[in-house]
Amino acid sequence: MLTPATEDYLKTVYKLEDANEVVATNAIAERMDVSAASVTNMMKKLSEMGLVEYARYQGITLTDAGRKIALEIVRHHRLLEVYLAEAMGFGWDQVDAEAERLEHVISEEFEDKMDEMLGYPTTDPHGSPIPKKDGTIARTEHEPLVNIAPGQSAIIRRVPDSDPALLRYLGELGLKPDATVVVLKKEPFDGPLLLRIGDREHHLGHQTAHGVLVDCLE
Amino acid sequence: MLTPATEDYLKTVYKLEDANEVVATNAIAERMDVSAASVTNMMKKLSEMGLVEYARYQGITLTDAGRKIALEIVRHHRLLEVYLAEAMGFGWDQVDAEAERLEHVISEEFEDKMDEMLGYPTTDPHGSPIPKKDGTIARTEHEPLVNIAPGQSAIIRRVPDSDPALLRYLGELGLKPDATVVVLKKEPFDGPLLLRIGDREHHLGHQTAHGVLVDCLE
DNA sequence: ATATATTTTTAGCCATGACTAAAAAATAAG
DNA sequence: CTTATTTTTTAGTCATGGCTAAAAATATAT
Repeated sequence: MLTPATEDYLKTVYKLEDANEVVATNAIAERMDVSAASVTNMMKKLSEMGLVEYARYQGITLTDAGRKIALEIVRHHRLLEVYLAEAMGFGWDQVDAEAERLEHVISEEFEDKMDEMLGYPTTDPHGSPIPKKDGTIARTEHEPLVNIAPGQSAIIRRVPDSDPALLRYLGELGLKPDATVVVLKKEPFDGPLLLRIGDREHHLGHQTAHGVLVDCLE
Repeated sequence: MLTPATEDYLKTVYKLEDANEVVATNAIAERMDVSAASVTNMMKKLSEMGLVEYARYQGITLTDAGRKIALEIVRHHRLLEVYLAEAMGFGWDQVDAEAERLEHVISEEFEDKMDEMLGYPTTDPHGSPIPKKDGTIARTEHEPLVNIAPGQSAIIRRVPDSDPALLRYLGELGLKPDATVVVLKKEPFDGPLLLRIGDREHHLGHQTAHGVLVDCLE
């Protein structure tokens, strides 16, 4: 068994790779809130274990073995989020923090029981895809809400998952997966978007609208 | 927050105290499967933290603060066992191992949600009392099944909780909390007991019968 | 009461996973 | 193309929580 620390590093590398960002020492350090030196340390170890491809100063890549483990943890995390929300009544702003700790300690049996009880869900409460048991994950190609042209409608597919205050805000606005929004206006110079959500109108900041992923309705 | 290791030591000290055993360094070491030296180490630390009373070679006692923490962990553990069994369908032989890891990472909110969903249970699936939130625990005074005289009946109240194979065996025999048994015969020299459980008869080893706690029916 | 055995502690070591400060490499700027 | 800046790595430290082997204290037997 791997340590929680090891699993967390692999998960972070996976998330950076997935976001098409360069997986640099500093990037990992920032996301995990540890020093760059600690990251270098761990990358050496993970490299020896065959879980990442690592040559000094060259950036980091997951090996297939490493990706498999990362996806297992991501699967735990997202299944737990659905379980906590659906089966236990936690708010979607609370599930990330709770899942963060539980993901490292649940058994495979616990994972399977949740999956079954929930009817084999494919996304977590924030719209992130849940990896399959075989280590595959659905490739999603959604657009940032900020890219939608005024006048067009879109369906919310995915929102940032780890900031509870932001999630409460989005929840109040009705900006949840499967909701439909109409972009009424876009202020220039990275200004806010005016949206119609249901029968209400709201101004959403550019930055926030960048983190909300949607499918545009033609 | 305390580390899982710290919590485990406190829990073990609590269990030894509760079983009226002398809380000796070796006893802790055996139960936790660590070296005696490791125990001495940890006891020094816990003593400095004010969680145990400890003077070298004198045995260990929990302070009120230490007992409170131990009971919190025991509460987590036993609530989790009920939850895993009732809400998720785990077998009573599986819940101990799973709860063992989860008990250190669940939030107070998780604890409360379980408690509420389960209708505020007072015992775990093996009959062990669940400590209250205020750090109190019901004092139970059950008798070992092995002490019951032939001809008398008794109600099973509590069984040993951590050996899965034993639990499966007891489960097959119907030796679960609230079941009624009749002691038909007791072989001498710590021999087996002949029991009637429902409409079946079974011979139960002396050692096992010592670990099963009951209330005698007058 | 003294010798023997057991228990407990001390001393010293190791791996994990953090950290800071300084050195080295890569990148950007003049 | 050389200097300045940023990024990354190295070197050395620390706390946690294990370990073994040897010493010390306690308990048991003769």
